[in-house]
Amino acid sequence: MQEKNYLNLWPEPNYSIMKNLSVTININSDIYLKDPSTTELGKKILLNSITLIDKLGIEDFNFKKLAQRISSTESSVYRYFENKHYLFIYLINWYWNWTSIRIDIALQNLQDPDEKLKRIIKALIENSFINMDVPFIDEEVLHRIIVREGTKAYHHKTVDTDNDYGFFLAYKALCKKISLVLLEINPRYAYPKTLASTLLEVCNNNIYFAKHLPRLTDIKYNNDIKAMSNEIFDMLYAMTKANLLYKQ
Amino acid sequence: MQEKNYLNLWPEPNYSIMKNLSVTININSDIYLKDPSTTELGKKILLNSITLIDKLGIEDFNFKKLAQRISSTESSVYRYFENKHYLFIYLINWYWNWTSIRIDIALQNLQDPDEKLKRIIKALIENSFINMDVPFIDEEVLHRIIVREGTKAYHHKTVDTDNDYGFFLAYKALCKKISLVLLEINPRYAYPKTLASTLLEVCNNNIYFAKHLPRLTDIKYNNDIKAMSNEIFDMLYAMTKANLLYKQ
DNA sequence: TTGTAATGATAGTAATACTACTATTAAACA
DNA sequence: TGTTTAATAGTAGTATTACTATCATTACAA
Repeated sequence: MQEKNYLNLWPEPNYSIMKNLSVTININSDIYLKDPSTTELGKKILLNSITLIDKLGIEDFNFKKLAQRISSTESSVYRYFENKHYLFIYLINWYWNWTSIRIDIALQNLQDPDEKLKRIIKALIENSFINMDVPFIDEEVLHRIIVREGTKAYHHKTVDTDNDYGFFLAYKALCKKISLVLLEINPRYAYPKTLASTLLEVCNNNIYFAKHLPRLTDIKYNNDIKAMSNEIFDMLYAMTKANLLYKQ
Repeated sequence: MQEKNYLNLWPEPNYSIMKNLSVTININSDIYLKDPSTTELGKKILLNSITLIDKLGIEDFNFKKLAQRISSTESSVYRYFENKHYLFIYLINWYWNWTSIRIDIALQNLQDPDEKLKRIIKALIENSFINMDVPFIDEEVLHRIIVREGTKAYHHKTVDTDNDYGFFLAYKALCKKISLVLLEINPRYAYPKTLASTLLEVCNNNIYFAKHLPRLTDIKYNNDIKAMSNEIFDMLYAMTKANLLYKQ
């Protein structure tokens, strides 16, 4: 049985870097018709689509219900996004961009690749680990959506055209960033990209499984998020190191 | 760089066991209204829903299009399945059940757990490795659907009620089966369930990524399925063994 | 011969996913 | 101050989806 190693792992990150931080999260302009982050209605659309998708799931979410909730009209919402798939893609991209920036902050002035890996994993699990308050996005609720339905962004028939439009650049960039840290730990590792994407997916999957399909994971669901995070951290860290350092 | 080890790995499995094999794949009767495997129309529904979902994706697939394709009517299709979600769940369950049975066959009379693991991975990657011709299911096309959209079966808002109905029992049973083999290799391994579910997901993900999102995987897409299978096999085997044998 | 299971045919409804066009307001600019 | 323009609201309408209901037809089984 592998021993727990999360205790005292986390020197508080240097929050001062982010005190007056106003990072703008840049979203591929092909995704929207009108930039929602620039207007009042646009921000209401983002904020309320998140809470409504969280409540209904994307299948049952639609622009009519959204418009009703924000006391606007369908046609107004359609001025921002061609349809709900594009809105969903926007939210996904926002999330992965945001995660990427949080990782950048968490890794600042760090040399030790192993410490970098630890902080990356921590950032993937916990929203509170380096947070930046963006007024028109509820990161915690968005995270729940990503965990539950994020992979649907690319698991469909039109993935190739979406990919041509650059809709997955944020995810791929994040994956690249992680894989470079993995290669710092072992430059001769054969599967850095697969391990990076696996890390991202296994992280979300096991959070989801712990709550909904517990027989698919060894993580025990716990209302105390902190305790569950520690468990998931240990698992992901062990998994990553095992792959990187394994000699046949 | 890890060396390739797939050469001469595969003693031909004992196909004689399956020569006159008539395995019936049992599907939870809560999934359908009328058992489609018992009637002509039912079999047409299964066969053609697979090819049509493959062609359109589940989003654009519907019962009207299916009915047209089989020269039947919507109302007739609705007599078998409450809606397309249930039909999809049926196909998913069929697939995981079928995979489970193929693994059972592949592991017959085997003692060596390492050899068992190899055959499991092989069975997950390749449909042709132990095939059983079921006349009303095109396993290869179904496999493509599972790779592309399989995880959508449980990534939605109503996962808990679906789970209560037992819609994921086949997947969980398969996961359990694999995790027991993993524990044979290392009885003290801490995360057998997570590793089993990860194996299943990473396998499908990397087949999918190789074709559609190559920057998320180290597997090179290859029209020669055999060559790609070998690459994926090596990767999954290395990944599994690394996790099972890693000492902190 | 009668009953019943399986399917087909037709019709209808509520919701979804849009598109189009017009009206109103408010700020910006000349 | 008057005029433009951007942003939004309001209304209406269409095609498709996702069903439900009812009745007719066939076919085989008791």
